[in-house]
Amino acid sequence: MPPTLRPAARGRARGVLSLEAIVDEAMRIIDREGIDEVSMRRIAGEFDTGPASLYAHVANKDDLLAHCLRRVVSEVPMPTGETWQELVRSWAFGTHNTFVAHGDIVRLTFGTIAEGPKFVDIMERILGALQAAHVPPRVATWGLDVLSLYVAADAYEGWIMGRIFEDRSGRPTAEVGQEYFQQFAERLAALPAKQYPAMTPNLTSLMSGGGDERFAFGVDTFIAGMAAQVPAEGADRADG
Amino acid sequence: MPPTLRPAARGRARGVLSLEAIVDEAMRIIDREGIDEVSMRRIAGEFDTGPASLYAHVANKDDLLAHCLRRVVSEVPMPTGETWQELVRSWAFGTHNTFVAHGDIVRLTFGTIAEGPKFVDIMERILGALQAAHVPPRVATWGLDVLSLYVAADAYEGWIMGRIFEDRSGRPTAEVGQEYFQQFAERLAALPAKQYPAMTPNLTSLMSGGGDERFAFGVDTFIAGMAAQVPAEGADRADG
DNA sequence: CTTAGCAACGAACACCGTTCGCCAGGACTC
DNA sequence: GAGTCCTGGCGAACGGTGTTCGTTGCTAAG
Repeated sequence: MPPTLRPAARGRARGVLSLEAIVDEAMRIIDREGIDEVSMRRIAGEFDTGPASLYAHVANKDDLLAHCLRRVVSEVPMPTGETWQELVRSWAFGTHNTFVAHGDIVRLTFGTIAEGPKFVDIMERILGALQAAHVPPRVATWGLDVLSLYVAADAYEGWIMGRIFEDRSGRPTAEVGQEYFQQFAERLAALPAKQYPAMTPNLTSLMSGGGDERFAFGVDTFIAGMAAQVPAEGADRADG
Repeated sequence: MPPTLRPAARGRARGVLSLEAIVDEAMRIIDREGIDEVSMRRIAGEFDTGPASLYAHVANKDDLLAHCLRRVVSEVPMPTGETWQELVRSWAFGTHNTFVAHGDIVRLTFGTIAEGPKFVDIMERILGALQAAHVPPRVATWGLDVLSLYVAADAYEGWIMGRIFEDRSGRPTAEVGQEYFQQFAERLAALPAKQYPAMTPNLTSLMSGGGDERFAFGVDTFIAGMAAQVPAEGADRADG
């Protein structure tokens, strides 16, 4: 039997093929390089086989990525806090942190309705607090929907920015980022101050702050906007 | 000369090759089918030639798409309104409408810092109004940044949703969308009301409203949050 | 012992973005 | 007028992609 090697000894240098192992490998690539670097051939290569072998465990690439997304979503921690504001804030940060830790997988959340038992539990917890604080149901549900969209957008943008910065060979990411923005600042500073009286004095604040600070600002501002739509205490119902 | 056809008569059935014509064709595909359907071969095919011909006018595919994005960004209208709130709202809607009209090109805005003379003019207009209304510079600049991220995220999500719905063969998009969400509503309604006392009564508002309504809610809520950070009139400076 | 089912997988299909090298024609120089 | 350079056009090819087909070999059930 010269052509066929001993079957049991062939391949699988790095473990046996299974759905979990495939998702593991895909997550490893996503975490370090992003979704676009995931290919069926590359994953299969890690198991010393061809891409066709994966299709016994996964319907197609989208299905594989959906499995990855489900795993990440299940990692989002239960938020903590006393007030509904703290709870919503904690949830936004927890979700943000979870996605930021997993490359650009967050981009798969666009157009996806979150599910899973753990997610439902988290929603129950937050909606309960909002309801108890007399936040109108529409403000509560739509507010969480909007906020989740913002969280995803910021996490995605952050990943793209980070990739641009680290491409500039070596150097600390924050430093390269600062330099990157400086280019835009200079181009804006070159504008005639007479023609742009409002723009130029705002340049410093326009460029100030890191990504995390700006994200916190967005979350807090939106929560403040929700709070502004809560009817004044004791004024909503005359009888009670 | 049997193999070589008359050079002048060959090809170009649909116009002569130029940067503008290539971008036109790419935009046509993006508007109707989305970025992923744009390929160098397909565009070249519309001009009865091969993909290599495009590289005389465009550095690569990313460059081509960047040209498309620039064109769309330049279509964003100057916002109108009396108060800064109206102005910001008008800008958010104008930007949203513009991107929604051009497929999923909005996804290219993530990680991109907007530029162009027209964009700077718009920023000048809005920042001027915010400054005149004593909105703190940080709230003004970061607020617009956050809002633009939300606008992009909502436009992108809307495109993905629309594509899912229209895939369901014929039928009006809105109807299919309602049915799509109904599936989730039913799954949530099946939860034990005892274990999820906050979730179940919120189901109707969770599922209510169309995309435009929810987008308007998000914008208005965020503007309210910005307004909450404006110091009370006459209280910011004792001397003045 | 036979047979059914299934994971494994080599080969191929139809694409993709990009590069190479050649060609034709216009413009400019001598 | 002849020669040279430049540039847009473009056929062919390279190395990649996701997916499918048809076959193999193993294992468990009958």
